Amino acid sequence: MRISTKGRYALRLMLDLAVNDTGEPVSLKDIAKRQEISDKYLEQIISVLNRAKFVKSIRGAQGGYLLSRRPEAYTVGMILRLTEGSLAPVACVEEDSSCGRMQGCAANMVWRRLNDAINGVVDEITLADLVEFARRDVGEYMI
Amino acid sequence: MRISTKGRYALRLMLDLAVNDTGEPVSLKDIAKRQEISDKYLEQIISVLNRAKFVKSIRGAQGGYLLSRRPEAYTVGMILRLTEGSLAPVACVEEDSSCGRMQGCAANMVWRRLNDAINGVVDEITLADLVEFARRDVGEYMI
DNA sequence: TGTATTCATACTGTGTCAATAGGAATTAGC
DNA sequence: GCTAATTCCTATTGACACAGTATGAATACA
Repeated sequence: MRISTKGRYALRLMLDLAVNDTGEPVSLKDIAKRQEISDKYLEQIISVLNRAKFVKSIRGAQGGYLLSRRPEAYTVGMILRLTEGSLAPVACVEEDSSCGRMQGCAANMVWRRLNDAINGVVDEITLADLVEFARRDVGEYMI
Repeated sequence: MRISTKGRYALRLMLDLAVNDTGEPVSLKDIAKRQEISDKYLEQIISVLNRAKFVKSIRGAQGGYLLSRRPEAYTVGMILRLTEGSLAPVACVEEDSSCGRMQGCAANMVWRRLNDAINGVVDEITLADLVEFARRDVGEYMI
């Protein structure tokens, strides 16, 4: 029941971009250094964010990445679902599921409530909330 | 971010024992048949529940298993944590964790809230709740 | 032109998941 | 006591995902 490094790193990456936004592109190497994450691995992760247009990229020397929208426009849920896939605790509470036992499954109640609780958290927190939290309670340079 | 079959089956197994409790031991073969789960796999799962004294076993012919406490005494969280291990979405929100970045990690706030939300659900629902739900809303014979 | 950067793809070692397999130990019923 | 039904114990397996690493091509600033 773990969020994988892919989702966690994606969130830190997006947060790093939000915090270090000066209008100039931020290179992946810088992010990797700040976040202490393998830059080669980050490359794969940001390529997902890039294809989904969560970030925009600028190629060549002095290139890098920028958020393509304002931080308020990203929820944690959007970022995690994109990189992790579904956050549903079991397959049978996903939209397009069809479990034969569903009608008669009391355990299903647990999974639905768990699913709602998880979504309730990740869909309520935006990147802007995290930026504010980082600035106020944590200090600008630690993410 | 999935609950594995081990935890899911364990919950269904315990619920089956609760619903089919007549005072007589229930054989694993019967549970496996009702739940449509491999009996050999269920064996491994129930051995965990047995070692933790969540169930008591009666060996030999006509043997089987019984809940060792009343259904109200088991929360879903107890059962899942025993079989799944920790339910924490990331290692750094576990009791005995020591992440160097913790002090300065805004993302950590997400994981803590997620952790609280998950625990809030699984620690509030007991086996007795599920039995009642099954009897009332689902029908006695479907679990 | 050289250097810094993104982009694309392939590869790999490790571990977990979800069982399956085989047999030993125990006990009720005949 | 014998047989059948059951729990108990341990090993093995195939598939897959995770968490990277590696290599090189394409692009663009200076």
